[in-house]
Amino acid sequence: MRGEVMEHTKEYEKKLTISDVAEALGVSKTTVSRAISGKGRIGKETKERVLEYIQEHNYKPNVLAKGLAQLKTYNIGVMLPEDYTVVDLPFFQTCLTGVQETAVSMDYDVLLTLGKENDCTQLERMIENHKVDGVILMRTFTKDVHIEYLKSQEIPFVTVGSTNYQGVIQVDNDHKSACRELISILLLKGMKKIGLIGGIESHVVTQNRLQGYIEAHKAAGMALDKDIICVNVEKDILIEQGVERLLAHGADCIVCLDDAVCIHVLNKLRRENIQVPDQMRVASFYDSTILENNLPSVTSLSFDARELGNVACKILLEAVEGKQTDFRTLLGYEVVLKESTK
Amino acid sequence: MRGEVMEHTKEYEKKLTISDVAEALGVSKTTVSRAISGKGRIGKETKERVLEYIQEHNYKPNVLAKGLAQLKTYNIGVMLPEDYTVVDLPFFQTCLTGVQETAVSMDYDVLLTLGKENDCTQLERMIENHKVDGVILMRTFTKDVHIEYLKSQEIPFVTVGSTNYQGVIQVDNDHKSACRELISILLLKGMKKIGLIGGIESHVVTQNRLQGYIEAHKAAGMALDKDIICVNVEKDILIEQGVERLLAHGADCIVCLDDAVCIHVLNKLRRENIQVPDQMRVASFYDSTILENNLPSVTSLSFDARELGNVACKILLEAVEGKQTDFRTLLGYEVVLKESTK
DNA sequence: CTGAAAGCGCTTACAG
DNA sequence: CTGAAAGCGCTTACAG
Repeated sequence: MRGEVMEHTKEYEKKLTISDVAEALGVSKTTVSRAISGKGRIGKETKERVLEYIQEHNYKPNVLAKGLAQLKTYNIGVMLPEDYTVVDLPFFQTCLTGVQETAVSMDYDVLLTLGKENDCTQLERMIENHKVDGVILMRTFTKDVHIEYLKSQEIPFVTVGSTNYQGVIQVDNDHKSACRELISILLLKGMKKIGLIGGIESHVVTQNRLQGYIEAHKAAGMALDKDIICVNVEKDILIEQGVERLLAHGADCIVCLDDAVCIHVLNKLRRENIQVPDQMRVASFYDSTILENNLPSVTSLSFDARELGNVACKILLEAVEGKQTDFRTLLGYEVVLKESTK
Repeated sequence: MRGEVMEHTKEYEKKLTISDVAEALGVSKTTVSRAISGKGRIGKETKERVLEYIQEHNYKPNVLAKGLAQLKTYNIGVMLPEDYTVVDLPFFQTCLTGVQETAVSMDYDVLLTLGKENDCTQLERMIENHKVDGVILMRTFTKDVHIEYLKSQEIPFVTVGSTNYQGVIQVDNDHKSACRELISILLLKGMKKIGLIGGIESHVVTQNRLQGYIEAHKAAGMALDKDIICVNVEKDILIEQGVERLLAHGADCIVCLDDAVCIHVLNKLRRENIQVPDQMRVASFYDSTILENNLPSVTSLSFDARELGNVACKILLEAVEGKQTDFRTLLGYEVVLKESTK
């Protein structure tokens, strides 16, 4: 490390306060406050005079002080998984962008917090320090310490992704229907043994998808074959073994529960010299950029992560501001058929 | 969207305030405040009594109120590029984790803001709303509106990545040396025509790497061949054309300025049936997980993004708290030689 | 329609 | 060593 040394002199230009504005205009702080917030009765002309002045002198209320007076922070917390993988990362990032975007549009800011499946300390700290008015959980578990904590604290929060906990505001894509539809289409196309690979069992989303898979088979009058369902294959080697098992059991199509798994599956098939789609059909569950350039192009489900973030944030802010909200909001999806299932 | 409707009843359990604590103990708020902050003289016994009580009753000071009294927020802003690509994303994410980690350890929180190369509005809003005490810029440009704005506002800030602006606190890996070393090693291994591909010219980091490339050639007494340097190849098609150009000009090694580019390069070579490393050597600039599983494994530089975030945050907080800091901090790197350059 | 005053939960000179 | 009081910059009953 090399470096010159600097001394910080603290002489930021003084910011205007509401008192300055009131004094300059010869009115009370109350009046200025009302002009800005739009609450309470105020003369139209007075209001305009105030607004014009603050516009011109670029006065911005101190949100901290405002918050203290109202016992609010104008911040929401977003809890991002710390143990992301390269593949869900773009999803989280895009979703976060959506959250941030609508938060800002309602003059809130986003406080970031990281957490793992069983570690709630960061979230607790943020809540106990009174730093946020509400929280968005970007991922859920069947047993979820974060949800339990937030419920116990009676803090407004919404989950991105479904949960079975009662009374939790949740926003999700309709993964069950999406999976059901994808599988139904594949069955309709004549595939008889559709294998499933990937996913972590403790994630609620995995269970929803499995449910969709089951429903699709039921609707088509097809029996389930447990031998061609491989979950919890997190390691590369497990994925390989999973593929081998699917091959051994005569699967004619492999549906991957996420795109990272899909990449490994494609690699494995390539190494085994199995042609897609001629000798094996493949589909995946999220149209990430990683799969985008694959040859052949891969059939997948498509979700709008940004929209999901937008909606989650909007609903949270409604809850924070005491409005009624739906407990459960399900967003759509698209099945994008490509060459890999031709 | 379907949903039951919920009504939010606002009856959170009342939080303890400093007054409650003072009253319960029969001391003044001043005393309580001093016991907590450790500032000012206070009897040892009194202090212990207070600390014990707040521990037991789980009192947490309201950071907002504290902040207002001190005109601080105990938040730092982190400005993340909105136009990330799949490839730098893991870097930003890991770095962000580092920032967050040390922020929390010093009882600050991280406010997230998104920005694009020429759009400073979000940052301005955050500053004008008095929401943060300092800012970390996660990416820099040769002409950088964010840096210019922050300088003009005299807000403490540090950049992750180098900049040529004067008087800016910056933390970076030593990309120039890293590139110089990598290229020198490759030259030593006997490569004669090392092509460079990728990078965006307006990023400071690209210029530093180019500089390292040049220095390595100078040190080895090798002439530069501008025909085998391809920057600003953002589109897939441009990358392909770049590779073709490198091939046409007889390059015996391709160094990719980022891993996304590298993937395209590898794909292109595969399609052209050019074997790595036998017919062409390849190296890349960041050991991302994306390249991790490639066959053959790819030589690359390795940076500790988390450490970078840790250091950036630590320095920012020193600046925020009025301490002296170095203007420029350069962190190390590793050259990881693998099969692709055998 | 407008304002004086109290209050949000802290900190910090100042006085003792 | 301890405390009363003023202050941070807002909001909001309450009174007029």
